[in-house]
Amino acid sequence: MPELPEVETTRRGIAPSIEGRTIAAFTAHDRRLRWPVPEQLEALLPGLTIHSVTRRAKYLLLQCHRVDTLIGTLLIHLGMSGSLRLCSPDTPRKTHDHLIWRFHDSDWEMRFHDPRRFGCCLWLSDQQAQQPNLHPLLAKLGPEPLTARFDGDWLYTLSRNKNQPIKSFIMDNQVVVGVGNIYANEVLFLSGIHPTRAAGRISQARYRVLADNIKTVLSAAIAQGGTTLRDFVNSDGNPGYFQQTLHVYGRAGQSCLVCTTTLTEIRMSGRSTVFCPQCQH
DNA sequence: AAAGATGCCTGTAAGC
DNA sequence: TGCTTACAGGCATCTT
Repeated sequence: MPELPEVETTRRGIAPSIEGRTIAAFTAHDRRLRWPVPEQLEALLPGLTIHSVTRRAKYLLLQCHRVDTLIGTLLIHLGMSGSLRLCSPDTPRKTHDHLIWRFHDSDWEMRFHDPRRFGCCLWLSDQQAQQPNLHPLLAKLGPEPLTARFDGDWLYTLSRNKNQPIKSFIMDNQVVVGVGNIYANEVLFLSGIHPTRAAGRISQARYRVLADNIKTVLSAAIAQGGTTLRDFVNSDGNPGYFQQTLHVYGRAGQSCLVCTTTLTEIRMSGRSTVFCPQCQH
C-alpha cells in the first residue's frame, strides 16, 4: 500500500518523463475509482502540457498548461493498491489498468493501475487549480513530515490535553501527513512509546525523539526508492521491494529484535497494532 | 467537538 | 482440492 515514500518515489519516477510533454490522448477504461473519474477529461486533456508534478501528503498534483497558462490540475491518489507507471504503448493493457495518458513525442505512456480502486483521479479547475491547498481534500492537512514545520515541539503543543492514543494521533492527517499504519507501528517502536499511551501524556523530549524518528524512517524509505509489502510497482515497472527492516509490523508473536520479548498484537481503530510490551511504554 | 465506526474494493491467505 | 470467509489498508464520511 503506497505510503508517502512510495508516492514520492512515483513522483520522482514519472516527473522527468512527463514534465514538458503534451498529452495526445487520455482514456479511462474504468471510471469507477473512489470517486468517478470526470467524464470531461477525454475531451479536456489532449493538447495540454504537463508543466510539473508535485506532491502534497499522498496526493500527486499534475499541473496542466496550455502554452504558459495553467488550465487545471489533476489530483491523483494511489489509494491502497494504486500505481502510476510508464510503459511502452505496445504493452498489453493489464487487468485494472484503468487510466491511460498518451503523449506527443514520447516513447512512453502513463498508466494508472489500481486493483482495489481506492485511488482517485480528479480535475481541479479555475481557482482550485491555482491554489490546490484550498481544495477540500487538501485544505485541512497538517504539515509535511520532512519539513521544518514538523518537529517534536509541534507534536507536543498539539497533543496537550488529548486523551487520544498516540498511534491514532500521529496517523491523523491534521497532525502530520504521510504516517500510515506500517510506519506508525515502526516509529513508535523505535521511539519506545506504547501505541495506546495518551498523546497528552508524552513529554516534549519524547516527542522530539518521535518526530526525529518519523523523519529518519520516511527519508530512508524515500532514499531506497520506496517500499512496499505487495502492491507497489515503480514507475519504470520494476517492483519496489520493502528493504527497510520492519521491527514490529507483521511480526506479532515473534520475538523483539532488541530484547527478545514476544511482540504483542492488538487492534486499534480496526488497524493491526504490534508492539513490544517490554521496550514500549 | 472529538473520537470511533463504516464503507469502499479485490487479491491473498486461512479455514472447512 | 475447491469453495467460502476473513482480512488488509487510506481516508472520506457517517454515527455516537
